[in-house]
Amino acid sequence: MASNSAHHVPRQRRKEARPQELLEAALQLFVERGFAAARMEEVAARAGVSKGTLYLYYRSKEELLKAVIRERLSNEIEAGAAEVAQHVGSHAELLHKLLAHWWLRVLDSPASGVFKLVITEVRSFPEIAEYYFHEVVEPGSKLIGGVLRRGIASGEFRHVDVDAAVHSLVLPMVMLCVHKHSLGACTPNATLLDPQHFVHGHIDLMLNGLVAPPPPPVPPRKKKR
Amino acid sequence: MASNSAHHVPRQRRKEARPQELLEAALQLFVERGFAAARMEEVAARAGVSKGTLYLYYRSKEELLKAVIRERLSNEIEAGAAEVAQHVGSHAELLHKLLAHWWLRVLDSPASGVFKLVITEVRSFPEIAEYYFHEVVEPGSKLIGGVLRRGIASGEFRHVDVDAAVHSLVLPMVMLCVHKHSLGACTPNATLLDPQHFVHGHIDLMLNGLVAPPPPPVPPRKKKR
Amino acid sequence: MASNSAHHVPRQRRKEARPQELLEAALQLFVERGFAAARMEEVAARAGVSKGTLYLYYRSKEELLKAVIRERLSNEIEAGAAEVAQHVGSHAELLHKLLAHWWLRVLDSPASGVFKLVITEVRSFPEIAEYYFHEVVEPGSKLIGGVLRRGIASGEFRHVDVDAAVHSLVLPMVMLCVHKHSLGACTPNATLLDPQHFVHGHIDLMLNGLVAPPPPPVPPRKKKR
Amino acid sequence: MASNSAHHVPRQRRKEARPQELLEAALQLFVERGFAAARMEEVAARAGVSKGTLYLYYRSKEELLKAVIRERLSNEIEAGAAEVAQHVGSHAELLHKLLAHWWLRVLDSPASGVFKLVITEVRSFPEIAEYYFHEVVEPGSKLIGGVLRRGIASGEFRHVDVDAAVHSLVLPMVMLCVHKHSLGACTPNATLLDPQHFVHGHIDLMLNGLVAPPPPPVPPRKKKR
DNA sequence: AATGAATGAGGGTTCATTCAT
DNA sequence: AATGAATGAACCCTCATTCAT
Repeated sequence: MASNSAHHVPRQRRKEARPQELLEAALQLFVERGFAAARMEEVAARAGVSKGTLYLYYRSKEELLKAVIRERLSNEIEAGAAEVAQHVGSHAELLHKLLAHWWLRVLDSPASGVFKLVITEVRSFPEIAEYYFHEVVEPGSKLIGGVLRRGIASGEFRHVDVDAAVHSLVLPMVMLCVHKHSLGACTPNATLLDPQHFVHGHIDLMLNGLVAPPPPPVPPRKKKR
Repeated sequence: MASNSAHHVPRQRRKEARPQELLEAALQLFVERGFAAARMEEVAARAGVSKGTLYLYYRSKEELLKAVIRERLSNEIEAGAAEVAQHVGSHAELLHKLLAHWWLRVLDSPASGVFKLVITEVRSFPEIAEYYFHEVVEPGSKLIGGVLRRGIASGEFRHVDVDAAVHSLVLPMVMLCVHKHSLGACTPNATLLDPQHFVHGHIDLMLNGLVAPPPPPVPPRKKKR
Repeated sequence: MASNSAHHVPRQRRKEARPQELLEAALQLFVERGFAAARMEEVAARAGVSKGTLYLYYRSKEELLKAVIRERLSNEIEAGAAEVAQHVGSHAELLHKLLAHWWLRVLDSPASGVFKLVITEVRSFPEIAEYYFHEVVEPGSKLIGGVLRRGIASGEFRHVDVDAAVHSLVLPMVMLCVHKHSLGACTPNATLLDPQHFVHGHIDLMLNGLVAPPPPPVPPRKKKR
Repeated sequence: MASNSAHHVPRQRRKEARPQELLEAALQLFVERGFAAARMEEVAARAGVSKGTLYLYYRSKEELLKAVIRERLSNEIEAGAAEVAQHVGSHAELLHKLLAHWWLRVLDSPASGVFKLVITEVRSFPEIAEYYFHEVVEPGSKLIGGVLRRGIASGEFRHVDVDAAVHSLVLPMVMLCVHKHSLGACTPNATLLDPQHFVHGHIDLMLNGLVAPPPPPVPPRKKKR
């Protein structure tokens, strides 16, 4: 009755860092529970603030969702484009770099969750569909597609179907991100093989294919790998 | 209030078919809106029954979810195993068959939605994780992995990393299913290229790789990596 | 813990009588506390139902408010018009009847609260303003104004300003209704004199003010403005 | 978010004027939206100060309400009493003066809003009821009642029921104030006739009703205005 | 004195679930 | 078996109030 004045957490911090912490907490929770099932109060708690504070920064749960997605994706996308721009070396090396650098970094970062989040929630929020398509899917496809096309033109790659190849390359990476936050987060044995390991196998396969080369005609002894 | 009359089943169906219709409606809605955001009343409406009737067949929303998943997956899995058992021909042909037959059929059927549903909801329902892992992931991996291993043993395939290759082959197919029910259902231009088309490109790439074969030289020169 | 199954109020009644009971309860509470301060849960409790039930009949608090107002007023208005239509007798008697019958009945009924409610809430709900003006103010003014005009034409009343006289007649009655539910409901000594008593004094005063002086007998001399 | 810049007080006002400005803003808003629906933050904004500042002057929203009412009423009441005290002339002229001077001035001033405010909020705040009754209703009634009684005693007025007549005189004026801030503020055509105009009609009607007929003399025919 | 970020209780609304018919 | 009215816990959001600066 007269006792609840003792444990007041002393009103904290300043305004600058808040949005980042809130977005961080929201991303975590939205990915874990799904947007609809996540409770604003828990987002707040996880960010160490009270429910009301959340609404000081984002007008509604939906606005928070959009902010979470936008914020995380825009950064990563720029980084990817930069990686391509700065590259010197063969096109095969560039593909390797994109998958093994950029995607593995994304996979390790909270941004990986955004892929699951977008996939999970787009149908309820058309704006997100539009944003994601224009800011992520299209630029990303052009980036990888361009590398492939130039590789084909230079004779480094076969005359494969570029659009299909882009997806063969990229979809598993997206799926890895999604998996990490769904099945992969549930049961330890459900862990797909080590991502690092997979990515290298994937690149190898993509670059060289499954089919064994025809046995070198004359005598040669050596075999590969 | 509710929605389009397309879902209204006008006449009384045979009692036996009820559960199927309920599961059908539930799958649709769970995939469209997400489990948490889907309303039991709308499931019922879409199946042409009243809210109370739903509870005559399923004790709770969660039970309905589990039934939806179980029911759809068990069928497809058996079909896949059968396809492998009956196969005669090269291992490359078998892979082709699995991807182009089985997966494309799944993609066209409501079962494709189950993949999205599982990915979306596992974290909230550990039982689903367990079920899905033991009944789908493991058998599926073994199936494809077995084909690859036998192809390698017979000299038809290179000595690739089998686990990685399984994922390179299969993850894009899963992703295709997921995409169909997320971004792909939102904006028409967001349609990934035609699945049929992609699958063939994907198989081609997987079997043969990107890298151009060395120009058939005069003195046979060894290849690669 | 294991004990809360005993006191379940057995799910009550049918659908027909509900709306009336809900409107009754809502009117009471809205008038007592004001719309904003009234809690839906208390409206429900006062009607003997649960909070959720309220929303089975009215989509929102605001809809409930509008229904309350509309429902109560439309009845009374028709009754008033009927009273005028059926009247036989002098215009003075008709005015007397309207004030002493119709208004005193309104004052005794829950409809009196609606006047306070409208006055209190119109500014927040423009639709109510429109409804009230067109359905109550305008017809009411026409009704009384018509009586006055006919009385003037027949020589029963002086040539007063009709619009002003309508308000002199009616505004105190409205104010009586309002008062009953504000100051009058607070402190017993704040009771304006007995309404019955007041109305007769008011009519006396008004009629003496209205009634044309008997035509000056002998040398008929015209008087007056 | 907030609103029209018209309310922004650009420069720092003299500290002494603060309370007045706060009360002014609070009155406006309480009358417009109702006490419960008015937000402290908007009161502050309209007064050109921050939310916290409000609490430097008034301990709570309720205190602010009481201050608003008290402050506005006490002034006007003294003015009314003074008007009576200084009067010379007939009792009819005094009544005319009270209605056409004092009430019309109140109607034009922000004090008119206080009547609506009191009516709207008394039931939630019994203290206001008490204050209003003792400081406004009672003295006001005595004032007007006294005039009437003296007029009757002097033979200027008929032997009407004094209490009833007080209300016939005054209630429409109160209602005019209330109306100005409810329906009258909503739709322009809802404007009761021009107050100036009405008041004169009202006085005419009341005085004709009040004034004693000339003693039926032997020959003289004339009637009084 | 003044500010405005932070708090958290409170209330409108939704919806899974129950149960009388 | 089927219905749909009724329930009430849960959750989003608002806003009076506080307090560190």
